[in-house]
Amino acid sequence: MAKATKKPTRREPGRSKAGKAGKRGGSASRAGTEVPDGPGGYDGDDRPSVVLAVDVVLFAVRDDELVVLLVERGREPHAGRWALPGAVVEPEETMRSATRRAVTGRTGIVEPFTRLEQLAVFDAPERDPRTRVVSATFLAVCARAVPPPGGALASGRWWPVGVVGTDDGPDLAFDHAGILTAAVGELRGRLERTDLATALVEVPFTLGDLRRAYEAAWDADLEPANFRRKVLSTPGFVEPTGANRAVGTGRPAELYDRGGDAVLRPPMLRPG
Amino acid sequence: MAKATKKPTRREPGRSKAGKAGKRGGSASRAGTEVPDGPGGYDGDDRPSVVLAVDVVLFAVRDDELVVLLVERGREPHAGRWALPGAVVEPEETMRSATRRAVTGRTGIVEPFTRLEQLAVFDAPERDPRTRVVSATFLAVCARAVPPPGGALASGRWWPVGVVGTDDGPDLAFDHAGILTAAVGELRGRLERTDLATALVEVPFTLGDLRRAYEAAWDADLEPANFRRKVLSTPGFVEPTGANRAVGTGRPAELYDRGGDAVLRPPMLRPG
DNA sequence: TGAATAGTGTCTTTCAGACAATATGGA
DNA sequence: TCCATATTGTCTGAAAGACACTATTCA
Repeated sequence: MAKATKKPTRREPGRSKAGKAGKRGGSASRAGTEVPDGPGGYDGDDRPSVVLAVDVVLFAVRDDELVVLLVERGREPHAGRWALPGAVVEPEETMRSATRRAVTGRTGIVEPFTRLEQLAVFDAPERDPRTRVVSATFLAVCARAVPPPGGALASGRWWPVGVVGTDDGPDLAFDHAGILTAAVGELRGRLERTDLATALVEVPFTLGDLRRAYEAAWDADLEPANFRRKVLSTPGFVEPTGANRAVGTGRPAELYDRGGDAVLRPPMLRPG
Repeated sequence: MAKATKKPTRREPGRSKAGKAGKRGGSASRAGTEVPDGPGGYDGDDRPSVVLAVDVVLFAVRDDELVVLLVERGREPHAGRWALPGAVVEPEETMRSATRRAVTGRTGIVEPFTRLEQLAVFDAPERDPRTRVVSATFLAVCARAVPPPGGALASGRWWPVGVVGTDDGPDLAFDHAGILTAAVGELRGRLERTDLATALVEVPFTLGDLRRAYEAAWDADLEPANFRRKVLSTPGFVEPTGANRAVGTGRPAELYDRGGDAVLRPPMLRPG
């Protein structure tokens, strides 16, 4: 907070003119060392540069297993293989809108996810054999793997994450195996340090429900007593409802709602 | 690993035909509930959908202060304001290539950063008043704030992060204030759990150098003894060289190189 | 009553925070 | 010698891991 000068007003003489020269001269006019300005260096040419798509990695827990929603491809390339739900981002819409369309259009699920977070952008030039497609990927989580993506629109299916890459698992299209691997890693990491897990369970939930969601996603066992201590000592993680729920045998468990937007500091460490 | 069925081969009868109908009929043919397939749902129309740009948030430490590289805009909109270095992603290049061009083209720095990581995508429709520009942002780090982005191409400047948003700081163009805020938060978080800090110092470095980088980025004081213990107990964080360096007064310090790709588990917690 | 699950208490271990003590150079 | 920085050692407190114990329900 010391050596900042007061609002410089230098205007790089002679450069704004050079920047305009050659505009709308085609793709070559934008490349090279001349860096255009604007958000992301946009220089006023309104011709789009690439196809931007979104791919959604939608996770859920079903039967104490982490599952991911995939759709079977009906067309080449990679016909018969399984892909992440995706959609092209139209010029007028947001990426978020495109993600909703990608999932709902395939499965008919009205409320497709309880949480949606950015993951990473995949831009390898040859990832689609037809043309350049850059994919912004999203990590999504929903509390119910049912209703399964069935009905008339059914081309989607929940796959256990554990079988992907094995003989019992789906063949993934394009670079989606890499995207899924990255997504699983990010999911596991964000469970360590955020309250993302509350989006994996239906409200109201018990601490046992929440713990089993962690165990499914991490493929590890957690000590119920220590888990409880960590969750309840984190402000804003869960909100007690005061009610109880008895399910089958055993002592009825206290019920909780999702808290605010909690950050776990220090994080809940994954065993191993 | 249990209930996976063996390689289903269902082919969604009747849908591949519907999917082809109306193709190349313009933007409307891609929107709606019909979800195209391919990476990101690309449907074979080779017309780009948006302008994709990259913006680079390049950090360094100078005089024990965290600084960020900004460039002054010479043209409307936002002429005279400061912006992150950015560039449009051309159809044939990767985002990484575009980031290098964005920084080098403005400053002439040959090796502009020692590390480049994805940050987030900003896609608010009105973020650029001229047209739809979607920006993939990158968190970059370099070990030397010098050579300053000077010389004939100078339109860039290192600004202390602490003065941004104050009367002594720059006016930021577009939504770059929000991007910078997100970048600072991510930088601070990644310093907690990765070895990113080693990219902020020149090799070889002392543990004092590394600690001062943390202190600048976190705007906090760290206990040298505890810092040393944490760094040296993390496999792959730093690599001893065996050499020493005497600088000014005080006992000469041991010199280290950057280690592999370390993960801090549990993380080094930021004070406060 | 016994099985099953929820919740409490407590001992131990690990690790970070604080800080004293020692090491080693330059002024 | 004095000062500044690096490095080592040690004490303490917070929090996680392990696990025994109690609580409450249903079969």
